[in-house]
Amino acid sequence: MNLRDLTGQQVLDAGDSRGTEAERLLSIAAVERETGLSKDTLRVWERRYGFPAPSRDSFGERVYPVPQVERLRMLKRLADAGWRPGRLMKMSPQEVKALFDGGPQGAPSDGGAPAPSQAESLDPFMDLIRRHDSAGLHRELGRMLSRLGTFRFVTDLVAPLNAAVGEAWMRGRLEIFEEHAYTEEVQVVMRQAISQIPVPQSAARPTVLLSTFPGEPHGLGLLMVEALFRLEGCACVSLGVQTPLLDIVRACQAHQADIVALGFSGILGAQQVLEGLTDLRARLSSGVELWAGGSAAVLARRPVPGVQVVQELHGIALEVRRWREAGESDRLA
Amino acid sequence: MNLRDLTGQQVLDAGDSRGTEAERLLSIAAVERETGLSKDTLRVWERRYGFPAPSRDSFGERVYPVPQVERLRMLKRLADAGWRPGRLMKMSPQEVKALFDGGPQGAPSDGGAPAPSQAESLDPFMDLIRRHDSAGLHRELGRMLSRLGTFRFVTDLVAPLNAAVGEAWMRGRLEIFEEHAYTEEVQVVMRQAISQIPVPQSAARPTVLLSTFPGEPHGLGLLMVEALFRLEGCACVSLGVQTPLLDIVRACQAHQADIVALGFSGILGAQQVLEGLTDLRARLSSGVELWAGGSAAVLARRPVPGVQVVQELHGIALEVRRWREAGESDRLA
DNA sequence: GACCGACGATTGTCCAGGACAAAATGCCAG
DNA sequence: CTGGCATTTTGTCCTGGACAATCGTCGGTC
Repeated sequence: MNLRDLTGQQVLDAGDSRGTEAERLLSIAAVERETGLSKDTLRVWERRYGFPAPSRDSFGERVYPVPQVERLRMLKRLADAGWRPGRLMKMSPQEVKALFDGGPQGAPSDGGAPAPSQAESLDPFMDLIRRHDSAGLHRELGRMLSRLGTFRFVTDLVAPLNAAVGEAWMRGRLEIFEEHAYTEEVQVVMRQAISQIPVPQSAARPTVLLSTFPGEPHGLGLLMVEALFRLEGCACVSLGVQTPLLDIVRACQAHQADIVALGFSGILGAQQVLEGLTDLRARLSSGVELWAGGSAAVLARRPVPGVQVVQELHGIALEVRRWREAGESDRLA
Repeated sequence: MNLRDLTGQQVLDAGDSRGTEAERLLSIAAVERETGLSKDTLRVWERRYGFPAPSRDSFGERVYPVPQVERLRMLKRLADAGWRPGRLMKMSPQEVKALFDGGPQGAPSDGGAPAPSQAESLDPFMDLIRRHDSAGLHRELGRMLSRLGTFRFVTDLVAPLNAAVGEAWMRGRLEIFEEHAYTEEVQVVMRQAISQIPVPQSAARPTVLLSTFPGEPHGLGLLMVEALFRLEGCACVSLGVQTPLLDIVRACQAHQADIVALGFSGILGAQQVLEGLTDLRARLSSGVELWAGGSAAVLARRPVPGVQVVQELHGIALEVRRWREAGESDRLA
């Protein structure tokens, strides 16, 4: 183990009993874990823009104060949202903060705001999240599941709530841990909902394989889609998130899937999504359909040949019906 | 991200339809993800020992053939177990392989082997995994849950099965997608088991916060631990996997947790684990206990001051009892 | 023979500064 | 506005050097 950050911290803590939080220092590796910015990126930002500006410990190695790490987190999120680091670095901390807190329209080059939707009905849930009332959130979600039924629970509550939480997180109005705790509770209730759906006949068709590409850690969408497929009487095999492309192909063969359904949250780059889909389409048997959905904007903009884009959750039922009718005519032919 | 790994693969795959598996090349970033060895370590091993010996693509960047990556995985695993890289590098590939496959006693300086366990009882489950019978696996797991009860289901079935699957995967006897599908099914049954545990009294103590460090994607252990804590009547708040350190601290304050429990699968480097635990310990209020568990070998070798290592799942009940007794005497004082 | 402190070898991480492909942006013709 | 081309921006990779932390060994003392 290395004692560098310890020495810094402990000496300061011992000598100074007030700013314990603010004066703690982090090594470059710790900042990498904390912010998601690679060591290379941290060093190159420092070289190019003069920020971050870590001091050095007695061994000449970078040590970052917590406030700089906080700012780096903001910058990372804004950069992920489409802002360019060079532009952000020229702005004053106040401007960045303002952008972060209340940035009116997402990215600078982005279209308008997505849709205000009926956000007021989500407020009680957002309040529970902000008050860290996990038990209460669980209870209310369960109640809504019973009241609305699985289908409307997914389409009318979870989907917009997800969008609202994602939005709030981007704007810095939710901490990371609050988003994590929310995701966990929704996942629990979603899985409960899925397990309540009657198991279809054996050899139900179509058989659907669910996953996401590597680098895409968002799995809630997958659960929502799984629920809707099951409601349509499909057999589902979920691989969870982040399955390598070649393993998706192998899994598809092993499980004799009819449809491969992938979720995209917008974390992955446009190019990656398109190339991955094209590549996967080429490797899958032509008898297997490839469906893509999620909030990633690329899907709507650039259709990939042979890939079915399902934008709306309601589209799933329609597309399954289409598949069944097409399959029937194939079988007759 | 970069497309180098993709381009490399695609060009080769397109031009060469036979050795598709053996001739695939990975970028250094892909190898880092695949093996858990940092880019720095990969380069310094190459410089010092002459292995790995990647070739270069047309941009002069390292590209690693799959067999070398397989060997690197073995070496990483052995290094984590206490073998020194310099020694391993001098051995022939056969010797390393023998050590890896049948390594009788863990590390050279280690004590005896852990425990062969009753692996034969796991065979039916391994068969279901290998036959891609998700439904059957689900059914059998559910049956065992009913038969054994939650506690023994977790300790006597899921824990050893997990170890067996991890082992088989490391040894290349399971595909990644098979491991993914297994994880998904177990997760479903585990969550079902957890939801069946009666909710404790409101304001139950201790309150336990569960998560893993960034870079540690393995969440099954967390679920197992959550089940056992709940069985002891603890209140649990799970943040899922990969929570940044500073957010763990904030979540701990927000939820007024008494215990922070972290899971480690051995994917993270020893140094990262120790540094992270030390750092987290320093940032958490001294009234909060920090528990660490999982299959990572470091935990046993190197105790961290102020961190409770819980190696055995059975230890959880004991430690909870200890916490309650200690708390009582504190409250009396 | 068992324990222990000192010393040399090993090992992972960090550093600087250069290079370049991929992505984003700006520009201009249709 | 739409689609192609030049120009910036940006993240990752490169080389080769350095060094603290750790491991293994050896000689000495109880």
